[in-house]
Amino acid sequence: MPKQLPVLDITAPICCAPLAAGALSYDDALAVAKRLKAVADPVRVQLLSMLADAPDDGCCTCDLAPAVGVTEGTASHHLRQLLEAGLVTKRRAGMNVYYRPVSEALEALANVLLPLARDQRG
Amino acid sequence: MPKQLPVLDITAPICCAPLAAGALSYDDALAVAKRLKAVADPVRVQLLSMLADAPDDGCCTCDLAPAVGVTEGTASHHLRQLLEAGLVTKRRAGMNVYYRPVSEALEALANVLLPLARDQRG
DNA sequence: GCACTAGTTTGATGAATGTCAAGAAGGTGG
DNA sequence: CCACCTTCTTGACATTCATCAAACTAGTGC
Repeated sequence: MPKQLPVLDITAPICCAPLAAGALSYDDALAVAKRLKAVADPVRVQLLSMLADAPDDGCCTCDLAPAVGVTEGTASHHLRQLLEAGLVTKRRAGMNVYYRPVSEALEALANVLLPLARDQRG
Repeated sequence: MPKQLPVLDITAPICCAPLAAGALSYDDALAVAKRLKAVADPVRVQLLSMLADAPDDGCCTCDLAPAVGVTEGTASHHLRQLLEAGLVTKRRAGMNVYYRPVSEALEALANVLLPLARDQRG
């Protein structure tokens, strides 16, 4: 990553970027890539899959960590990546911290990928 | 990446993996993550966005490289990542090599992401 | 065969990142 | 305040990876 990836607030909603509408600017591409990178890890995919199937109040770190086979420190690290990408939210309840997925963000990410399939062209 | 990511044939169609249907195995998560990682780079997002908007016969490296602001060697490297992930195809025509996106694979990737949004739960 | 163009591969380099262990911080309950 | 539990942060380490320059391969046309 020589190009020294700039710090970027990717917590903002994925709105915009008419992806397949011609060439994409580097900045727009960077915003998309940053979010995709947040999901592009096997542990984080597992975490998201568990959260998707979790009770409404979410899952705490102490349940997630052993379920995906990493230490709690590592799980915390991955959950932070997801948090900073706006893909999950955290909520403290007593000693536990519960994480929940952000449906809109995940949907938006999927919808960013869809127009890249160019079947619906003339 | 201490866990020494195993080599994986991710050219096979993304079929399967009932993503949000409970916890995901590490292997399934790995397959998904590998593909997402192939897209999770700003240059590759730009390349895909250009290919999505390209004529039916695709784009050659010599057009793509300057358009995304990298050398041809670097562009070739990124295109290979996309190729090995099954997200594009290549075709030689004379001196040029034309790349085209694989709609089904990109759609499938989006559809893998979608069920992670857990809004449609009881 | 030779010059030229297009693409790929290789080697080197610097940056990002996943992992764990260990310690620190935040909360609970005696 | 103290023991305990949960979570987060830090430091160290190894791996992955994006990038370029330069060499190499492939195809065209003279």
